Amino acid sequence: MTPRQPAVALVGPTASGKSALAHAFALESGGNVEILSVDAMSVYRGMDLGTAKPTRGERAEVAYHLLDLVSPSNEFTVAQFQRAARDATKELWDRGHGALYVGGTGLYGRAVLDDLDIPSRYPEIRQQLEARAESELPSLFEELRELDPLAASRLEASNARRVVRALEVTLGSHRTFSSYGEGLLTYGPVRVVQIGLDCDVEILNERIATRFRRWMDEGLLEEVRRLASAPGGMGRTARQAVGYKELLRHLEEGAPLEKCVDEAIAQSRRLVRRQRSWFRRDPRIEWFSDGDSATARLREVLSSFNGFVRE
RNA sequence: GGCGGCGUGGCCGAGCGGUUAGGCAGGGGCCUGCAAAGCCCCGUACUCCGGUUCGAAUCCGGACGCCGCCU
Repeated sequence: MTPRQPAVALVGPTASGKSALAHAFALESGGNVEILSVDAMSVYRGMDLGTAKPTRGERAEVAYHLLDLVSPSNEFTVAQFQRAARDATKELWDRGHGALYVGGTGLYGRAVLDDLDIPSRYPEIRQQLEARAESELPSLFEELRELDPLAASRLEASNARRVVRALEVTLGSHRTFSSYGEGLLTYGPVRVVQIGLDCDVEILNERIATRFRRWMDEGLLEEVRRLASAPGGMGRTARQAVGYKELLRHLEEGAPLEKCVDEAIAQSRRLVRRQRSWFRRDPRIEWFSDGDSATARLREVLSSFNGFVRE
């Protein structure tokens, strides 16, 4: 997807204020700009409060995409997200509208913005590899090093998931895993301008804590209970979501609620750290710490598309 | 006032003569089909002052500070 069409991305850690900014901007565009969420957990239907999804009211004001794609009982992956994002983008461009990607899931963002060539899946091979990974990870890594030294050099031998995947693809596709792309450490030319929004850690931590307590007041626990007891329950991926994971521990294992709430807040802080370290290394991101200048830059980028937005 | 106990890095917490305990928090890094996931790396701290000793966080004395109990 090489955008000769209006597109811009807004990235940054959770609670940095990207969503509110994006919503205000889209609203101001009078429907010209539509929002595409780049968030691994907002794709699950019913996971609303804890993923800070736009409300019904907000969704009536601005067109949102890539939310509520599947049931939480399903598993969802980058490749599916990439397809959905391509389709949604094309569809909105066809209508002459601009795409504003907003979210904090780094890998999902890169899959779409850099148009990564994501190798397919080979479940039979994978199953065997996973079984072996438990006891003989070192020899799996050795195997990878022989078959695809480049991929091996990009991974840490102790990372079972990544080693298994690289081997799965190499064995299954008869092509080295590394042949699918340069890896995530290299960055190509800017296809879509990425605007980063961040703020002071202390402020972020404070916001995370108050936001989570507010969600609890608004019924997050009920939401989790409902999802967990729904037909299919919550799948492997959905139940990893920060907040959901901790509340499930309370509901299913009887862990003290207050402890789970604290833990969820602490986990959010760790999430912020990882998000930062992910985004920080992409040299193409233009960072802003205040909403107004970020908005000004958004406007500027989109107006470069033949006066797509008027100043 | 007396008696007893304790005083370890941001927090928790082992060690009781000679290795960096460890956990949490925090920081840095890696990762193309679980990514809000997964993986790796990073801490010389023992309240203070004397003493014993080749060597003390560890033993002795004192000071200070906590916590108990007693009068």
